[in-house]
Amino acid sequence: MTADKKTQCLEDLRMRILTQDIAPGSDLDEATLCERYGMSRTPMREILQRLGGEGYVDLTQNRGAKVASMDLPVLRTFFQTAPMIYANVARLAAENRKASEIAPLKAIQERFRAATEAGDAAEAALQNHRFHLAMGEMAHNPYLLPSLKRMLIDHTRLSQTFYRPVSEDEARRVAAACDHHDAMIEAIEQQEPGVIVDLTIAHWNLSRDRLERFVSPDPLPIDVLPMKDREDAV
Amino acid sequence: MTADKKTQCLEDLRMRILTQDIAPGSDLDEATLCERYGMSRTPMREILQRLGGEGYVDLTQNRGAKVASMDLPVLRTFFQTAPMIYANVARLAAENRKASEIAPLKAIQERFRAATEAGDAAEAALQNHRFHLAMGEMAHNPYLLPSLKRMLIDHTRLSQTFYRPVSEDEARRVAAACDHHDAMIEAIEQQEPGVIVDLTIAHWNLSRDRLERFVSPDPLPIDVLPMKDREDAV
DNA sequence: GCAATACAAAATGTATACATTATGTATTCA
DNA sequence: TGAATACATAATGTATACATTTTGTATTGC
Repeated sequence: MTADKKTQCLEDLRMRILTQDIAPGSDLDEATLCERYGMSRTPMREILQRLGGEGYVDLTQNRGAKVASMDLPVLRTFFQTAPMIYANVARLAAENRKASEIAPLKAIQERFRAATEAGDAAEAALQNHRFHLAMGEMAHNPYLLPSLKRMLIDHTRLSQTFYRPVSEDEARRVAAACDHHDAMIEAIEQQEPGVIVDLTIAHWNLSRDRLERFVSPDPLPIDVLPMKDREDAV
Repeated sequence: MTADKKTQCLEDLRMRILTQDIAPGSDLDEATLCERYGMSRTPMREILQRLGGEGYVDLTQNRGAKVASMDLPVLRTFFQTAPMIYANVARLAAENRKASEIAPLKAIQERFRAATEAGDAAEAALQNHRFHLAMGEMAHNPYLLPSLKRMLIDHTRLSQTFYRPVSEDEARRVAAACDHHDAMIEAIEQQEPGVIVDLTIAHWNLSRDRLERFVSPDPLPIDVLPMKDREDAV
């Protein structure tokens, strides 16, 4: 078992949760995951423990892990809190960024733009996630970063629909969001905190009502019926 | 191994780190901890993993755990970030608190006051920690809570000196801080967000320069000299 | 005498067997 | 028939042996 393999598994699980490939509220079975990723329970449990600490999954004593749910009351606080965190992180990023961090951010943005233009919603949401995470790290503030990361989990899961535009207006919004990123990079590079705060607020307002529209309770689990009945049905 | 025993160990390690009983930067040896707490390596590693996620310790691949250090550049961002987080959490606590949460908060405050009046610095710092943590939970905002927790770790470690007043003026500050808590409870109970934000800012300003005064780099490790030389010295 | 390499010891990471806890099913008794 | 209890099964939690990585030390070659 290489350490790289473990990191890869962690990264893959994060990705699958962020794209809702694994739905909010889903139970995660240790044995199944072990088999899928070809490792024993000990390192897999470490991974789940870590995902728990990061807010991707909820852990309960003797009850295993389940993907963090997105219920309405919590999402209300999401919309309340996001602008404050995002704006402050953005300002700090402009103030504290290092010159060497600009190029990687631009690379992410390129992949993001490509994904939006290709209409790959999951990939666009993921690259957007990475973009804002990179900005968060450029703020060099270990106290704010945990909250930013927590917000981005739900933000990315919600934004799947945002990157799947079904009207001219929605497509324009995605294009505008992409342009925002370019302007943000410029503001960070030039270290203009005022500019990037305004940009961040505009960026947030652009997607806000689109995200709110698709807020909905967790889907019911597929296996809600007892096995017997399902077999009868088939 | 009861689950309670594990929780107890986790709680104890948190406490010892917060009171600087285990100094910032210290290496934590798995085997030693296992022996001390009477458990095997598997659950102990889970505990360390969790402490890592919470920011109490830093974990490095194949290099074990060490207590999170408090270096100057990071503490600069601490003083920059704390007022914003504290004020917002306090406001949300006043808005979202449940009636049943008031009594536990008062109970913590009683223990806090007793500790300050008894001159028990470590206990006072711990109860202050618990007070602000309880307020954080009353905000019912899972996105802000991680940052608050992260801040409180360093705040509590720094505040050890604050609760060990060496002058009349310093003693007055501790008493004032204690009174602030009572006023905060009142504002939360009456759900007055404006009042508690002002109180929180005042509370912060009261301790701010006292904390800043004692910011210093991690102490050098005791065993910095090779063993041979130390034996010669004895 | 110094540097570099090889080796040994200690610590971390992983796999697996065993223990405990939860859950679903069947059986028994009212 | 229905509720309650006992039991079987599955899943989580723990201990321990083994593998791998790191690190300190000693030896060898220059």
